Amino acid sequence: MARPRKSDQLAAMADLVCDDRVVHVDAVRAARAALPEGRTLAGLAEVFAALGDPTRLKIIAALAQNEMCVCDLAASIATSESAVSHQLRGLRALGLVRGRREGRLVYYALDDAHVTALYSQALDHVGHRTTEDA
Amino acid sequence: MARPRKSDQLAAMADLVCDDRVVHVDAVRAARAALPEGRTLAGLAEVFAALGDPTRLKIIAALAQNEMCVCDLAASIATSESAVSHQLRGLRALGLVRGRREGRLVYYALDDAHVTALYSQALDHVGHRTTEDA
DNA sequence: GTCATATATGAATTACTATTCACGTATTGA
DNA sequence: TCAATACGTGAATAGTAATTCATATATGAC
Repeated sequence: MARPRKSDQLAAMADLVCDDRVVHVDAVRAARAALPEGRTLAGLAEVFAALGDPTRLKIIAALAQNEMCVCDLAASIATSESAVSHQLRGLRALGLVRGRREGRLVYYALDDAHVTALYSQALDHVGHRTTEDA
Repeated sequence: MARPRKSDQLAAMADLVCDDRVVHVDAVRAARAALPEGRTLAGLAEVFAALGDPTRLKIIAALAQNEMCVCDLAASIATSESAVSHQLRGLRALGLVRGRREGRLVYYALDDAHVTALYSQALDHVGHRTTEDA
């Protein structure tokens, strides 16, 4: 398991922890250099994961049209208000959505321009594929 | 539970199944009209979910630099080859990645330009936030 | 053919996550 | 103050999903 094969070439790289069975040293070095920092990567994954759920994606799609209160949002996407509220909490925590209270209603809106951009860009491309292979 | 409040105004809409407690009828109608079709929405969510996992995100980031064999990929992102192989299967199934065998090695590469675009766009924006509030 | 390497895969375990249900809080109006 | 409405939230359940371990397959060296 602690077999030193090409680790001599990698010895100079302090950040290359896993020297196990590397075939192309330069490719590995380049890949590791291109990996985003921990926090950045985690943030990226969180945003993508937030968009990676149908319910949340519907919420985003709905809010891309109008700001909406929770009960209308729930009706729009055919989901319980409780489930919507739970998801809104997550989206709020990520800064993707913001809520504004007006009397008894709380109006939610997208709070992040680049999420809209990501969404419409993805929609564009997936739209192509769906149209093509339908 | 079967309270008819504004359902008279909604009666004409065959696609509005959930007529439960709707406050803003027009907003709900617009939101529902903007919701992508089932397959499209599922496809969108799948792609986003694929990018929503740190391990897969690292794979994408690495492959955005070079095509790589599995063991180098595993070394690059400090994950077991088995785990990488499992994830590659999913990415392959989604058409995000393609593999090319050369002898004993299988070189993987990104197979979807728009995933690269999504990734770099998100990286761009998350990079901003990380730089700002560091 | 045998052996070693590189990758794939199945099963099991573990962890996470989305929804539901029940209840709590906040605001409005009588 | 009391009732009703809109939303938030904690606990529990159920479904999913990521990793590990063991093993299978495939290619090349000998």
